[in-house]
Amino acid sequence: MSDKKTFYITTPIYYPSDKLHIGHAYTTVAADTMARYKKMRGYDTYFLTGTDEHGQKIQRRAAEAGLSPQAFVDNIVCGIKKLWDLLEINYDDFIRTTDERHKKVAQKLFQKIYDQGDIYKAEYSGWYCTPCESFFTERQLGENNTCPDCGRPVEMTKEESYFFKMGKYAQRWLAFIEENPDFIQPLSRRNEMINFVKQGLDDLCVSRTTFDWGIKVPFDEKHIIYVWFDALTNYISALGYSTEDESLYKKYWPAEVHLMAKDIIRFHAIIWPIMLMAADIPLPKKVLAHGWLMLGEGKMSKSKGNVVDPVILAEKYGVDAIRYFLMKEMPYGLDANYSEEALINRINIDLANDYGNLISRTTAMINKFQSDMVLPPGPQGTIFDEELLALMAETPSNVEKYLDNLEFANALGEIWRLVNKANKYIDDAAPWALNKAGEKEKLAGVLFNLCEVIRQATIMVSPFMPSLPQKVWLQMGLAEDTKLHTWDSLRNNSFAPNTLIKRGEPLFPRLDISVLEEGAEAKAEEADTLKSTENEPIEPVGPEITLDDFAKLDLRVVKVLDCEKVPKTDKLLKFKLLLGDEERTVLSGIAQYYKAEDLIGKHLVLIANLKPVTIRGIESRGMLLSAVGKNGLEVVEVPSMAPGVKVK
RNA sequence: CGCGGAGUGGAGCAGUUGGUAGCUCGUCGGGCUCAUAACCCGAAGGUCAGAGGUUCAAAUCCUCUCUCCGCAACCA
Repeated sequence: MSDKKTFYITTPIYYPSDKLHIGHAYTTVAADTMARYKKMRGYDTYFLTGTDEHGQKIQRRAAEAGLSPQAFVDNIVCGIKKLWDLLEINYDDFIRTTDERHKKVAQKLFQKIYDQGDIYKAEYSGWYCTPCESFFTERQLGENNTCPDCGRPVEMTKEESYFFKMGKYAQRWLAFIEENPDFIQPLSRRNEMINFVKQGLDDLCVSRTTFDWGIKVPFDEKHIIYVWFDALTNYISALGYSTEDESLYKKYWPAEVHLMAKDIIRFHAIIWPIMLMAADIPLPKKVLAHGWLMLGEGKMSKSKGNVVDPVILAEKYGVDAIRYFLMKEMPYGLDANYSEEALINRINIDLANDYGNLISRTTAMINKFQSDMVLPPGPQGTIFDEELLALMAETPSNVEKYLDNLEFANALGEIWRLVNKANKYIDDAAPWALNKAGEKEKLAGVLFNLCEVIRQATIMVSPFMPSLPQKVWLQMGLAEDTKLHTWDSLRNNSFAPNTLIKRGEPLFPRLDISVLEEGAEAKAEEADTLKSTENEPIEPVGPEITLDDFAKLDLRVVKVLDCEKVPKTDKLLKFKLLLGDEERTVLSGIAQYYKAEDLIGKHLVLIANLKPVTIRGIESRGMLLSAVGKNGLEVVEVPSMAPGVKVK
């Protein structure tokens, strides 16, 4: 076995029910950049990505599309791989949870934890939301038995399930986090996770029987392994853990870092480590949650119609530019603001004006003053050399420091400090003046130094923009000289004198921002029409009931006498209602849709004979009817009917 | 008092062993001509959310208040 330093990095495995958007691309580009960098540093790296293909949602989507689940996911996975190819994602392995190799390992891990007593069987009944793949207790549900997360109807499910004894490991987890303060990054997420666990961990339901598109529990084939248990296992199944050939596992595990967006940090920071503890497997060294790309007001999401398609962007602006933008714009651990204008600005300012133009003006001068030949520097330089060379000497270490810590934007900032310094150096040293004055040796020295800066900056930027270096080497006449392309050469080599350069087209042409403005209006209109015409999916009509069933409901017109928000809650409004001559207190979770004072005086419909419940210490006697859609909620109003009148 | 994060010139952000408030973009003025109307220099612009306190000295430490965000809770 080699004694090379290893580096194992992962992205989450993506859920192929929808097209991937630029946010997914961010995670994957970040992992790819890191893997490329570590490879250049001499690490034996392994970069894993993949897809999470099981679950009821996929099964239903497939059915709607008239395909088998496998055919359905095959199709989408094909598109995802194309996207990664387009973005020059150089993964070492692409794991699919439908791969046989994965299924076996997931089952073995499940079995192992079961055998040693941390998975047990118990009766479970609860409300289940299919799209969210989550169970909820009755008191968690929205009105009309809807999912608290997505607002869609939930289904009552009663089943025997297997449970994972997470609670048992809470203390051990806390101790581990205490001893490994850098395990969860950034700090704010770490605090959040600690807080969550300190409130107590429930055992986790890790099997399902309501559908069959998943991995069977090995010792009880009626049950399917919970998708998150299944999915998290990918990080070791891809390495062949517990199989005949464990060489990859032995070599690369534990992973250096699991990368992900902040919304799934809990699974990676809590559930996954505890699964590993239970199975007596070493824990990964770090989990890093990055922020979201925010679009205007909110997170990108399909229902908002503001998804940004990475394929379109890559075709329009080029892969290198997109990758650069993503890595530069996202601050460590925080959200970034995406706009096409910001993208164009980054391209024009950083890539075209600073970096591209530096190469352009340098090659132009070599072309003009030295007939395309990079001459060796003379014995005497200019008084401006020292500062430039000093910065050049310290930049690689700074870049390494940031990259080792996954601070991509800061690493790029360091490289650009050098690029900008070189632009200033040109103005200071004024090679055209040296040329006029016949100071040939000084001129050669200045141009040589510039070439070296370009060479170094290009090497350091190459993990971010993989197809850029070749173009630069060609222009700088270094295409063949591969030993000058390596990270080590930043310290051990320098530009080869007497090289013939080949000035070419600008690497990053400036973009005209007015083009965007024209297009933007049309796009905005398009988005508007899309939104208004987009029909909400119609929920299927429920099972038949008899008139007697309906008669059990006593619906009444009520008048709102008073309404106020329940303090310290987001959703809860407290109503004082007039029903005939009776007054009632009723709670409703609609504060996000209505202002309390706007509802006073309205005539609404109440389910009057619903069993009272106490929420937040207030007894609520009845439930107000409202129409619940994906994009809103409206109470049912009967403005001219008197309070107390029956509704049938 | 549920937990945590954040509030810094027009925008986006740095800035904790307390010691003259910084960067990028934008704006205005100037310079250069090698270059992709690019590049370089200079200027304007901030009572560092607000109030109080500790200190010779606070964006930085303490207390309180306000606002925003995330997590949790809440959703008959």
